[in-house]
Amino acid sequence: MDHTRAVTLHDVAREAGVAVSTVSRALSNPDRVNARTREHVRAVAQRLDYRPNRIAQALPTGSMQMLGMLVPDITNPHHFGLIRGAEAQARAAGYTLVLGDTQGLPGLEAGHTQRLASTVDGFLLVSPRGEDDSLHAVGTRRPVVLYNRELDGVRSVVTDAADAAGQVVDHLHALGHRSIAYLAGPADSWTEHQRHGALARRAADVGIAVRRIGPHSPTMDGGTAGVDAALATRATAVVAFNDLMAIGALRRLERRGVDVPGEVSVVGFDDIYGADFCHPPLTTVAAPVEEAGRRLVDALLAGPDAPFAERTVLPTTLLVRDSTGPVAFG
Amino acid sequence: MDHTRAVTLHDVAREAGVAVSTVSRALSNPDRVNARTREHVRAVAQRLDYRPNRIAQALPTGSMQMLGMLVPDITNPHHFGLIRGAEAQARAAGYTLVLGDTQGLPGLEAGHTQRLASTVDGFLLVSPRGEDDSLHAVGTRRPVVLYNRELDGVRSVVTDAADAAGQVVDHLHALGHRSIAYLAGPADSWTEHQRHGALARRAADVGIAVRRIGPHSPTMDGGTAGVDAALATRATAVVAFNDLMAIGALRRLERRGVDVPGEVSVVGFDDIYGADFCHPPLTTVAAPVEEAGRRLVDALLAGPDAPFAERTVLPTTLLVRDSTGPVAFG
DNA sequence: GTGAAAGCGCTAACAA
DNA sequence: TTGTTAGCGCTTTCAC
Repeated sequence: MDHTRAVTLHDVAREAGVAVSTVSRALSNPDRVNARTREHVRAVAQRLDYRPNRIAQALPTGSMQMLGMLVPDITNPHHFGLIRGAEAQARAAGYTLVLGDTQGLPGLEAGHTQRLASTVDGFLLVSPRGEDDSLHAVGTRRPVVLYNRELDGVRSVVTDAADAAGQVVDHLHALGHRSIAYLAGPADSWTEHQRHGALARRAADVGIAVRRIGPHSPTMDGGTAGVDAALATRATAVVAFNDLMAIGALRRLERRGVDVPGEVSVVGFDDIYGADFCHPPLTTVAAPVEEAGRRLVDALLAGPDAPFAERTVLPTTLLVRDSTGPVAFG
Repeated sequence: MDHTRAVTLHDVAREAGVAVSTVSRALSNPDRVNARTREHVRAVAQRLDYRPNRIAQALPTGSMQMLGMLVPDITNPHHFGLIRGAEAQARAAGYTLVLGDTQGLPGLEAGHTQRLASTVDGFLLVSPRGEDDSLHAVGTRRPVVLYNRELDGVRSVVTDAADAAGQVVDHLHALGHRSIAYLAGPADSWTEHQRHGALARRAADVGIAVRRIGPHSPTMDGGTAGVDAALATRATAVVAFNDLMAIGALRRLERRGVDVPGEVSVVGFDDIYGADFCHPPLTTVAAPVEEAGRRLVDALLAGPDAPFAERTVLPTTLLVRDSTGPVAFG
């Protein structure tokens, strides 16, 4: 495998007997060059198997045609749809998506943005944990859009947390539940505050007591760790910050021999892969994540002056499966 | 958000009263410059909040310090560990991982490699579906390593398919099974051939009949689609190409009211996220995927002349869970 | 130890 | 319509 020197614009120009600028134009501004020369140049380029050097292209233009997408946890299935949607939309627009895993750490998040700032044309920040200031700072270097986080002066796409929490509370209320244990996610998560806040408000409205357990890591382990305390509150329903935690809780309950939904109901958020085949299948709130991914890219590529809503709120849908049922008479 | 002009090396040089080359050295070849000037330059750079332009750095050096990782399906949990491991190792070596989803399509795979060839320093190709020739072609442009595919002259890391299949057959044989239905994955997948071939050979050795069903897509839907035909063969055990298919099969069987493992046993490959909490928990073969990811990066970064095994074979482990049991008397 | 200058491969004014 | 040329921001010889 000898990685032979690549064919450059100069090679093509020499071979075709024209100037480099003509080759450049023939290839990227087809209409600004005579049809005959254009075809000739293209034929030569083809014959020589010329491929533009993207780095060299990027230096004058200042754009590598890349978008940086930073997610807190690339192994959280919730982000699949988001990534898929964003990747598809980005590619359709001629951009390559560079993915970064921040592990939910503001430090890593900042590290990524710093390293990528001069490389990518913009950032898609998924549930970023950084301080408002540091997000604003990123915004001064490159365009930024946020997913599930809102910040003045920065475009964002969020799923309707208030409505989602409302649907969950109403569903549980209708089943007779009057006490909920909430398995909290990371304390520095904007979504965590939204979900918990909305849940607590709606619960108060309908006369349901909410006990907050946590915070815990937004993973299966986090759910496993928190559910025992949830049970100890004698709540009849457990609402988890996300599906990963809910599934972790479900597993723990099964091992402890607690019947779901006979003894306790469990609800999650996100409708991730696995929520439909865990045991029992999980009642959860789904959001149109692929569309969210696409919208993020649209918002980023729209340009600062384009008329574009600073905030996009996407609707959510409660999916009732087998992990919730009527409250047992105690 | 006005994306103000970035501070360049020239700005620092002017401000520090030295030449740009001195600044460049002070920052990247610290020992080739006087300690006093070095500190002075660094202080100025710091004060001006100078950040090197990676694109400009890359043009002379020819390296963006990026690695391209192409996976057939970014939503297949099997790839998580691989990605995690590779990302960690790459970052440790100062590289950024660029992820691409090929959707298992040779065309998209080729598209990605072409577009990225001049940007990345090398490729990690996960279960690539392209022809041998096109993979070799990529190899002439950039260093390449393969995961779960072997090719002469190209470094690869593979999980031990023959051993994995052997363990599965032995396990089923010990439980009394004498007929297996194999739910095949994509026909153009190297791993598919390895797994099926090894399964068939070992089965023949111990007197088990294998019927091949498929090919099907390596997804839950693929498993769902194939399992009815598998059942029709009256086999007592179903072995799927991967866990995704096995879980899809499990769901279909549950809906049809077929008892697992009472009436039929089910086995998968990979031990993906979800294999432990599906219903019933899936017996499967696990491989050290994070390590595989790390080794891929090591192999890629080792350089063409470094003494490095062309092929690395990683061991696998059978995880017996509840989806397999003794054969029922018919 | 430091500076001047020649690229890296391409784009885009500007001239012709 | 085409060619000439000056960068883009940095690295890296080569002199001094």
